[in-house]
Amino acid sequence: MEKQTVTIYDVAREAGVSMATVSRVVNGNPNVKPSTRKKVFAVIDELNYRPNAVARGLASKKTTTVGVLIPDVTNLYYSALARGIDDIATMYKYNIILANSDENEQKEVKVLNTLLAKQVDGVIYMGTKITDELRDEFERSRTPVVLAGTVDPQKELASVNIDYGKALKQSVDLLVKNGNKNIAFVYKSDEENVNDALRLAAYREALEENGLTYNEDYVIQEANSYKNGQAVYDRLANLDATAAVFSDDELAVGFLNVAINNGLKVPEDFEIVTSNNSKLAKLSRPELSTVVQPLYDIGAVAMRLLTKLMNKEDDISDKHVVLPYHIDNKGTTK
Amino acid sequence: MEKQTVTIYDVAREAGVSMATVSRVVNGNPNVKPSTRKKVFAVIDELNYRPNAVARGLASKKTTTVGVLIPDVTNLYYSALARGIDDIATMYKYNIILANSDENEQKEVKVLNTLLAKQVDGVIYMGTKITDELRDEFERSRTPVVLAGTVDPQKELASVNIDYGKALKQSVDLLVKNGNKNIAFVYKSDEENVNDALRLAAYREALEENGLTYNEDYVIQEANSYKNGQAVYDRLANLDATAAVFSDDELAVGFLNVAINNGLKVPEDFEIVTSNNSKLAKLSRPELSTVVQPLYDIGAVAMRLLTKLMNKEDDISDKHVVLPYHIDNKGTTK
DNA sequence: CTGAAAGCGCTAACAA
DNA sequence: TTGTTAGCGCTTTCAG
Repeated sequence: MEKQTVTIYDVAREAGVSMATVSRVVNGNPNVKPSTRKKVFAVIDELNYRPNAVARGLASKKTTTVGVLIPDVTNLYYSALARGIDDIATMYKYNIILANSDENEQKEVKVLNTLLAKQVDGVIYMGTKITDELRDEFERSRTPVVLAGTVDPQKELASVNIDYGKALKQSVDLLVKNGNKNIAFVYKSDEENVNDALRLAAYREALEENGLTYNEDYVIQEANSYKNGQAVYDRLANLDATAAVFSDDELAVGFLNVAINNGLKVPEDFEIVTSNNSKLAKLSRPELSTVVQPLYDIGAVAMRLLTKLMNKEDDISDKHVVLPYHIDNKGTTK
Repeated sequence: MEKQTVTIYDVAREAGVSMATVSRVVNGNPNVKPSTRKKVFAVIDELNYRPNAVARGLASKKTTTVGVLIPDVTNLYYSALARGIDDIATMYKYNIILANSDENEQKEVKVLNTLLAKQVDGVIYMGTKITDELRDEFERSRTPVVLAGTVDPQKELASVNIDYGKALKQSVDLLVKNGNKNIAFVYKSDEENVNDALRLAAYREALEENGLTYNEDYVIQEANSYKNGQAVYDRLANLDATAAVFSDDELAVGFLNVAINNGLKVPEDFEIVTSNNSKLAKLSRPELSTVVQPLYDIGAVAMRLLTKLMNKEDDISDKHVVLPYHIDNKGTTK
């Protein structure tokens, strides 16, 4: 025999009250006489009643779930954000539908559409670039959106970030202060990455402010994979660079390991600053000097901001949150 | 003006057909005349109609979403599984609600209940131990469940794993073959971890089969954190151990780094084998010798198995999948 | 091949 | 404080 699902109606009948009253009890509505509330709870317990969130969602037009677009959960940068998002979501009684997008535009649009079809109350986007198509979808659906760890150049969408450009500039400044003249900038080969575009611009600016000339040979793009450390090393070995700033920790560790294998002394012969302070930065030997981003907080604040948007709170001071960071001078800088 | 949502009814009216027909078209039911199908699609396009999955879920009692319980997304072991899960889920048109449990029993039960309230079609559980309370919930809800990377000692619940005990035994065998007599076993301090219990038993057995005596001083429990590498080192330094098997990569890297800082030569003076082959194993220097688990596949196969269960397919050959593994003799073994 | 109609389980006015 | 009654938007028999 198929197990019969217990509905609000069963509880009402059994408790001798109306559905509405049961609904009130379940939803914590104070307008219920304590004695009937007690009785209802007893029946709920007895029947093992569990409210059907789908039915509730249809009736109330709220699902208490938010969609989260993430490039890749196995990426330590994004998983740290995701953790912050989920914790705050849980705190506010939301669940998250997590979907990997691989930074693929087609996939992002497709996933967003199924999230919207599922009537999520809000969306958190992590990625490299908001395409126009995505932006259009965001606008058409009246669903609140917050970007986490992702900059919107058009300043339209709510977002939580650090000042990536400024952080990179300071990284370069540090390397210049340490006496380096030839400083490379290494980033993922994804040309559409807005954060990296900001970093690249800042890199150039920082060089010029320090009286150094920008040379595009020193700008290196590689696929974001540990393996590519070798490729980066080969490129750098042909230059007379003495330092490099990496936008990606995994790439930085990959390079570091290869460099050391090749007898390069870090930081004596070569200095490195990386940008994300993911777990990897701590695990490498020597420990990577890095921009310390508040990764968990970026996610957490983004989710908090989203709750405000979903609640239509109007005291939202700023939709473009910029969190603080600092540079940690560890083992790969003098 | 609040944007009006377009419903199936609007499409029906506009296309001059009934809701039922629109529903058939949307769901790919073949019993629709091509010409009317075409017309309906045209209207859908024109009106920008998007089926409401919540309503659909209520009517059909299927949500095409599965719940995923994960201890912590930022843990590379679990995030690798999660990635496999999501990819296969996407392939079969499911979405995943991901919830971090921190291996906390209370939280697991609570989360499971909200997942069930949301009418997920299935659940994937990752964790350290199925408590009785959790098992009861699984049974009462008639929702299919698959354990990923988690052993059910009672062999009731469907699961996907490797043979953790056998892998550990082989690790010990390798270390013995390399001449080590005093081999430690280091694992997370969580006493409830079933996988580690299997490993511990196998550790003991392996020693005995190799004619070595088991000594509990060589069994070390530490919280699973990179920082604890120092604590592990201090404990091991007081023993005359020449090798250790770690159940956790992060702990292994932590120890390795501390050991090297203290002038220990690895693998000459001390050999290490770790168990998960997470990204970390590749990034450490020297590279960790490790049991190579097919992490992504464990997740992927678990999700595939779950789809079969949700479909009530009865040709499920085995609910307890055991995937192959091998040991990779890298830089921390001779 | 198509339509009518009865729910799915719950919320939210509106009355009382 | 409680009950009545419409829906929410869709699927799914059952007829035809």
